[in-house]
Amino acid sequence: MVRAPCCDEIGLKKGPWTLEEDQILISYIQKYGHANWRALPKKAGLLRCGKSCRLRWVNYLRPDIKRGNFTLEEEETIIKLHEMLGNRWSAIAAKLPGRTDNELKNVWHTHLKKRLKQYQIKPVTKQNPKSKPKIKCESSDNISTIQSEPGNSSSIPGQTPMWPQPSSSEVSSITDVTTATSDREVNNKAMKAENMEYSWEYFPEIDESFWSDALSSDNSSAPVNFGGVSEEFQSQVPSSSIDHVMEPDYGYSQNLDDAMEFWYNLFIKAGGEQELITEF
DNA sequence: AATGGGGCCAACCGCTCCGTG
DNA sequence: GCACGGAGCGGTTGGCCCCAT
Repeated sequence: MVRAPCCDEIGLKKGPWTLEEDQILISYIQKYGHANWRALPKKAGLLRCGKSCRLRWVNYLRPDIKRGNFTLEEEETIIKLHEMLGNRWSAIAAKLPGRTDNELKNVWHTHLKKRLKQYQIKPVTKQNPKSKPKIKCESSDNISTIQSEPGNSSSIPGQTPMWPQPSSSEVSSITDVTTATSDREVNNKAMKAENMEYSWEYFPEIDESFWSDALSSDNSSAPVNFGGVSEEFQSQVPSSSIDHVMEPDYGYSQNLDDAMEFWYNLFIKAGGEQELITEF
């Protein structure tokens, strides 16, 4: 069976919504809800496809939409969540009440990506000149060089690994596509295998515990930890590996730029860099 | 005043996911 | 287990606006 056309249906309108259309959509949804987007435009008397109506409602007309510029805290939250979740904008939007996935996507592409790029290019200025040279991780060549060192089981030669490396059987069970029972599982396993190939030591999935919860603090007199990593995480990082990137207390800076630079460098150094850097 | 370039954002497109029969 | 269709998601784009020249 051929899928029914959506916006290609003859007579359906495309492009910007008029005030009148908005009002029709709002009043219809207020009365009857939006259980069936496909049927909605016909019932409401709109010459739009259901998809277009849904998009208009979700991204613009919903009463709980927050308007106006993003606050610093919101931007930091977006960056933080993007580190954890990637381009899963709907999941990120779910953590930011009143903001839509579309809006987050836009602000990411127009502001935040550039800002992160700037931090990646910017040289580390707080480096201790007496410390070990900073590991370069800007290219996969450097990573493969480190990985290929015989007997090297740590992310930084001569240092204790931050996380235990999985056994070969564990790796195999995660990545062996021949054991997959569906296409989806094949894809998932292939993606995991690809990610492992890029990481120094199978960098574990980042969860909330990585980050400090100071972002949610409403004590304005206390030092604000913009995007700082949690103490739990910091305790896992050998102090020497922090020192030669930046002093640890920059994770608790009131200066947004310094704090961002701190955790971003730390995250890169810990092996979480590949996806971000190749994205730019 | 004209124009061209860049930023921004609403909306579209195409794909995947998921519920249902 | 499979096919189908609606909903949802992420990537992309068209067009408006602003600013510099």
